[in-house]
Amino acid sequence: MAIERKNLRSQVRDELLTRMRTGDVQPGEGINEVQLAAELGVSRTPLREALIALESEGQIESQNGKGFRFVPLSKSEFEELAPILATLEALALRLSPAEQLTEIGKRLTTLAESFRDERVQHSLVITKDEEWHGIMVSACPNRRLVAMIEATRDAFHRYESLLVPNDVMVERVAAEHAAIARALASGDVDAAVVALEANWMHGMRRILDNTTSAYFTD
Amino acid sequence: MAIERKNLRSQVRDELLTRMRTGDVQPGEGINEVQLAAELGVSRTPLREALIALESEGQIESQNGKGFRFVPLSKSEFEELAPILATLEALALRLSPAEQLTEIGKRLTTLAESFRDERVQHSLVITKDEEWHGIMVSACPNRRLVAMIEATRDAFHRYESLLVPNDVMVERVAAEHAAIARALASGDVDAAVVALEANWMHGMRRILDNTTSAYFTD
DNA sequence: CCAATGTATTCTGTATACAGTAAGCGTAAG
DNA sequence: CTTACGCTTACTGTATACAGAATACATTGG
Repeated sequence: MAIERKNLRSQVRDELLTRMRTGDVQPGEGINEVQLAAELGVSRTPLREALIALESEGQIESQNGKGFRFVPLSKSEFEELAPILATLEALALRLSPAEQLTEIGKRLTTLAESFRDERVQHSLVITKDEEWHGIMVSACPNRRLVAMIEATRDAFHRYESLLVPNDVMVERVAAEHAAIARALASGDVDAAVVALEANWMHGMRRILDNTTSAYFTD
Repeated sequence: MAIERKNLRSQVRDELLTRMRTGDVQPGEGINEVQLAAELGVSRTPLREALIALESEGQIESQNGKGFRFVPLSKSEFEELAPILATLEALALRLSPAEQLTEIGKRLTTLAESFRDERVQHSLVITKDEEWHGIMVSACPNRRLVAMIEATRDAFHRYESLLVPNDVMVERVAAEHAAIARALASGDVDAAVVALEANWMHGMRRILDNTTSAYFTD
C-alpha cells in the first residue's frame, strides 16, 4: 500500500474537526493559538493554516485583532444547512447518469441494512454516514458540486454528532437511507429526491425538537 | 465614517482574485511564493494564508510538496459552476419572503436598465453584476446560503471576465437581468427561477460556443 | 467611591530562519 | 547513445522571532 503523505495543516484540520464533533471544545470558545499548538505538538504556523482553511469552510470564525473562535452552535444555522444540503444532493442525483444510479442504489441498500446490525460507537456513525453519502453522489460527474456537498455535510455533522444520542442517530440514519436507496435502485430518481429532501428536513426538525438547547446560543 | 481595518491576508486574497480576473496570471501557472510575496510587498506568511483560503474556496489548488498553482481554466469546470449557481440562487429566491421580493424586483429593474446606458469598463461590469446579484439574494434569510453563493459566483466570474469581451457581456447581463427582475417585480417567483436557471445555462453555453479555447486545458 | 487614563501583559499578525524534499542537470556506466 | 544514479539548487513546509494591538489592571484625579 502507498504510504500516506500528509502535511501538518491537513492533519491539524482533521483533528480540530473531530474535536468539534466529539464536543471536546466548547462551541463559541475562543482559541488560544500558542496553547492549542502546544497541545497538538505543532507550531503556530500549521495550526493557523488549518484554522484559516476551516474559516473559509464556515466552521470557524475570526475577528481581526481577536483571533479565531469555534463558531457557536446556533439553531438557525443548523436550520439553514438542511435545505442547502437537500438541494445540493438532489442536484447531484439529477446530474448523475441514470444507469449508474440504479447500480448505486443496490449497493446503498445493503450498506444501509448493515447500519442497523452493527453496534457502532459514536464517532463511527458519522464516518459510516459520510461513506454512504459519498457513494450516493459518486456517480455525479460534477466534481465541484461534490466537493461543496462534502464541505457542507461536514458542518451539518458537527451539529448532528453533538446533538443526537448515538442509538437514535443509528436508527434514523438507517431508516432514511433505506428509503432513498430503494428509490434509486428502482430507477425512480424523482422519488429519491423527494425522500432525500424530506429526510434532511425531517431529520433536522426532529433533532431540534428533541434537543434541550443547552448547546445553543439562540 | 469608520476606518477600515483589514489584515494583510485578506488584502492579498483580494489582490490575487483581481489578478486572476484581469488575466494577469496564467491559468494553470505555478506559484513561486517568495517571488510573489516580494512582488506584493509582503512576507510569505500572509501570502500563504491567502492561498490557503483561496484553496478551500476552490480557486487555487495545491499538491503536497509542490506548492500552489492557479487552477487551469477548464471548460468542464465552467460547465459545472453554472448549474450549481442556478440551483443555489433559485433556492435563495424560494427562501426569501415574497413581499420583499416584489420590492427587490423593482429596484433590480431600474438597476438593470442602467447597465445598458453606462459605458462601463471591463472590471466594472463584474462589480456591477455582483452588486445586482447581491441585491437579488439580499432578502434571503439563509446567510450560510448567501455566503456560498458569493464564493461560487466569484469562481464563475473569473471565467466570465477572462472569456467574454466587455461589450458582449454588458449586453448579456442587461438582458438577463431585466427578465429576471420583471418576473420578481410581478411576484412570480417560479418564473424568476426559470429565467434564472435558463440564463445561467444559456449564458455559460453561449460563452463557451463563442470562445476559441486558447485559455482552456480541456 | 467612581471614573478615567496610563501601564503592563498577553496574544495575534507578520516577518524571518531553518530543514527537508522535489526537480533539474551532469556524469558515469552499460 | 541511452539510462541510471548522484549531486546541486531551489522551493515548500514548519518553526521561531518580533512588533503591534487588545485587554486587564492599577493608579490617580474628581
